[in-house]
Amino acid sequence: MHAPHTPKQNHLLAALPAADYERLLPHLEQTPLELGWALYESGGEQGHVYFPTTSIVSLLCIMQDGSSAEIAVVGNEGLVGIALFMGGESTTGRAVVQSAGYGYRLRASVLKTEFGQGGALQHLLLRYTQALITQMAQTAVCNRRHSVEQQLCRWLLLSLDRLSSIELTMTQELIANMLGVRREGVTEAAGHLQAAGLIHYSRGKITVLDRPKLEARVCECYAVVKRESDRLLSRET
Amino acid sequence: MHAPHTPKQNHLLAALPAADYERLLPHLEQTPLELGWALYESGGEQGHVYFPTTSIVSLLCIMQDGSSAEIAVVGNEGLVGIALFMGGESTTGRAVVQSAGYGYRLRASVLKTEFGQGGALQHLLLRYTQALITQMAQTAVCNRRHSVEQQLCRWLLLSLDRLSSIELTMTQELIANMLGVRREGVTEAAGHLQAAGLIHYSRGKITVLDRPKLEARVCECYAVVKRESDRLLSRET
DNA sequence: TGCGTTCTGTTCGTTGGCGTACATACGGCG
DNA sequence: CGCCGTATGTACGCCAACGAACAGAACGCA
Repeated sequence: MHAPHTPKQNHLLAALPAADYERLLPHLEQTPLELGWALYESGGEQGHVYFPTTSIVSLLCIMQDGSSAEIAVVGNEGLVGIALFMGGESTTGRAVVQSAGYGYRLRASVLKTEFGQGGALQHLLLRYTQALITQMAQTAVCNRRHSVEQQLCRWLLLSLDRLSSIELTMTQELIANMLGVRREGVTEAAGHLQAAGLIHYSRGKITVLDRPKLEARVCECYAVVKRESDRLLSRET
Repeated sequence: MHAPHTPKQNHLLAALPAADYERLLPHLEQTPLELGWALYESGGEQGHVYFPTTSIVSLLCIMQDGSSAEIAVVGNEGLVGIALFMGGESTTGRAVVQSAGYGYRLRASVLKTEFGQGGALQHLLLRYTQALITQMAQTAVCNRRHSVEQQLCRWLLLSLDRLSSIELTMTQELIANMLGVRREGVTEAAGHLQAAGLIHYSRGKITVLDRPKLEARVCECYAVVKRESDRLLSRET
């Protein structure tokens, strides 16, 4: 993994008009995001927002008994910390780095000021937030309706879309935590996929061998999220 | 059920500074919201936003096979149609009247103009949106982790909070649709609650007899949603 | 009063995922 | 090379929820 060269590897930053981008640039601070780091803790104050470039961050919901489930996943298409500009300051839940890499961060005060101007940045962030909402909604139904195997497919594809690689570094144990299922359930589902030649994995490295077949096996949830995300974020401004 | 007398029965409208409220008032149009009405269809254009006063609206996610699950519930504390000001114009999913009553509606263009001014209305709507996000996130975990009975308790309490009554008009069949479970599952869970003296129901009328005990039985999800909702919407502006 | 519809209650076999427990296998490190 | 920790595989019983099918019960209307 090599450091990114430019904030523009983040789609949101790339979509900003030149003027807005220039204004932000001096405040963008490249940061490594290491596996397992919690960018936000439940209820904690958030000093920065993060724009991932080569990393993936999971938004988790933590229960009293310590169990958790992933609500949404954020990569180079988005940003972590929407609560800052939504006005809540903090969120219930936690943001954890799921795949190590880099990102840029921005001080809360800078973001809020810029957001308050109501220009392109505001529109962009609100559209992104709506895409995130769609993802959360679909996660909720998927949790209720679909098998572990289908959810695993969805999760793999969503993660893949956010990296430029076909390989993920992720143990079954961690995937199980994200999906909120047992590790054994993931082992079994992953076993099926490997037997069918869709993926290969060993000790925390998962390689996707046949993405089309994976897409054939996934539940509709993946397509819904992707379509809506494309729709909302492809437009200008 | 009697018609509401004022838009101020909706908490969002009530929280607006006088000046903003006055500006909106001429455009607020009282509407009856009848049971089963779909305020929005999946992907459809949305001409209005709705501020419920004495009604409850469910946001549903519909699957290809026709099955559905509730993502969130909106009553007099909120508004239906956030996609309008978030910039997406449409949402995946459907908004259905779950409990008949009244509300006020506002033309999309008026709302967008006012929202674009960046004043109190904008802040308020964004904070509400964040509360909604919390509700959706919690619904996702609840779907994964909790029993039908716990979810039923949550659903009853959320609905109750949005009405001034202790009685709901709602068949078990409809509740099952909302929760995305079997009707029999609801029958069984409701049977328990009735046997324990927490509720009474017959043919589509549910009366809550012992709310404290209901709160003792519900999963943490209810409290999380309520706390966050109070936190975000109690503040001024 | 009787009939049909809608709502609720019950049953039975099936199953996906859970919790537990333990077995293997890989890879790094001394 | 051999050891140890982490990752993965497998097996067992259990239970909540499912799907389907049907029985009763309450209400509404003629």
